[in-house]
Amino acid sequence: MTATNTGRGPRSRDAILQAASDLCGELGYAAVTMEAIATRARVGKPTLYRWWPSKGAVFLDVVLDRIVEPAIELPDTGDMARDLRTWIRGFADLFTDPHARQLLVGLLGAAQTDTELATMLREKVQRPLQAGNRQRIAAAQAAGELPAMDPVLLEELLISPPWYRLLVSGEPVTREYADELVDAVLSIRLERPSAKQPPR
Amino acid sequence: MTATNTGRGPRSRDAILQAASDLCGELGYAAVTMEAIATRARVGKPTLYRWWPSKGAVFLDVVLDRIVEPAIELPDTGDMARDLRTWIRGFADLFTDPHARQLLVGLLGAAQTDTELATMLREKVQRPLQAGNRQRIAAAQAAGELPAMDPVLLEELLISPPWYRLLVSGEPVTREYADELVDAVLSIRLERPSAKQPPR
DNA sequence: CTGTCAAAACTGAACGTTACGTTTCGCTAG
DNA sequence: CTAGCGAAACGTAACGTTCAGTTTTGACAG
Repeated sequence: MTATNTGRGPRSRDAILQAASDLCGELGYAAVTMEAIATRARVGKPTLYRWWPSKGAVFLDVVLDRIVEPAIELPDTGDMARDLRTWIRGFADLFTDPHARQLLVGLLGAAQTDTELATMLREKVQRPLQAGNRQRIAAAQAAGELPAMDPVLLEELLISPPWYRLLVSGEPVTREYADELVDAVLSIRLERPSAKQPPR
Repeated sequence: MTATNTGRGPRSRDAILQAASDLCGELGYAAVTMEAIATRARVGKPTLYRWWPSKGAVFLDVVLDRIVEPAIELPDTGDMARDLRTWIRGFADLFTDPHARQLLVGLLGAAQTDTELATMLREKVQRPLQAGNRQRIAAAQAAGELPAMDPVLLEELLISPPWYRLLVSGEPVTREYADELVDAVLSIRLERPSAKQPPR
């Protein structure tokens, strides 16, 4: 709603995103201010606020431009198990890189207390990927390549442990961990598909 | 390091935590200020800063006192599968309650840009629970009640999807979802324990 | 193709506001 | 009489906005 830069961006969009990204690397997400971004990018503060409603919105675009687009799509080589492994390894790599980590953690943290930002994040990052992934998963399930279960849950079983480590436990997310995780999830054999039995 | 209130708390500790909790319910985490907490609790600001270094630290104690202690321990009835179901259902209930949700999301969000707070959170919440849980899980695995795999990963497979929904996707965490999740994880049958094959 | 000009967008500085975290003051309870 | 506390006041920092004055852009006349 508020200033989605759907039209064209500001003249020096790149300089601004670059400044924000650099400052985040130098000072950490929390210490970056809108003033500092404007100064570094040699841009007036009003220009900044004209196109982005908040610091978080700026960093959302930083992440979209430099992180998500190149690195987070589920590949498609025909071998689903392998694709999933590659995909989760991508997250591991991303969550291990200090700069990307700073950006993602700061952004997600901000989104926890900024509804506007959370919405934009889900619409621009989550949603676009989700739909395709679930379809792919469902297709692979139909072909017997993946455990027969709710595709949403299957996706979450793969993707949430890395996020949990990033945002909650702080444990490192290595490639070995990624592989171990994918192996475990691919080993699910539900006796009755979508079993639901109450605990008592 | 900075003012861990390890000694005894301030005289009106309860009034302060109550004020913080109430304000969070009324205004949302982000809108609560240290000033407001002090005023509401009829306490001087210096007193607040004497015992807690930041808003996040206050809310950490709120969560510890009113959320974690009562509600997050893995029960022990002898039936591990059932205990796990109860445990994850507990998280579902917690993440569904609007007040608890506000508190947890705000606190975790703040922890993403406050190292001090993140450390305290892990030491006071994560660590105490973790050790016991992993031991229980390992024992149950030895008894053949749970899939034979890294207990750390097994715990994460159960606990991270709810956290993911809370902090990343925003999807609701229902009891049905909790059950579905536990069923899926308990259905893991690793052909070769800890299989690792590179994707190419 | 080029010179001119109006409109749009930009920079930089300044402003009021808000919350921070600290300091000071005076009361009050022990 | 003194130690500790609540209340108020203070300096600092960043917010988000407003206001000039300047630069850039693109269209059109020559």
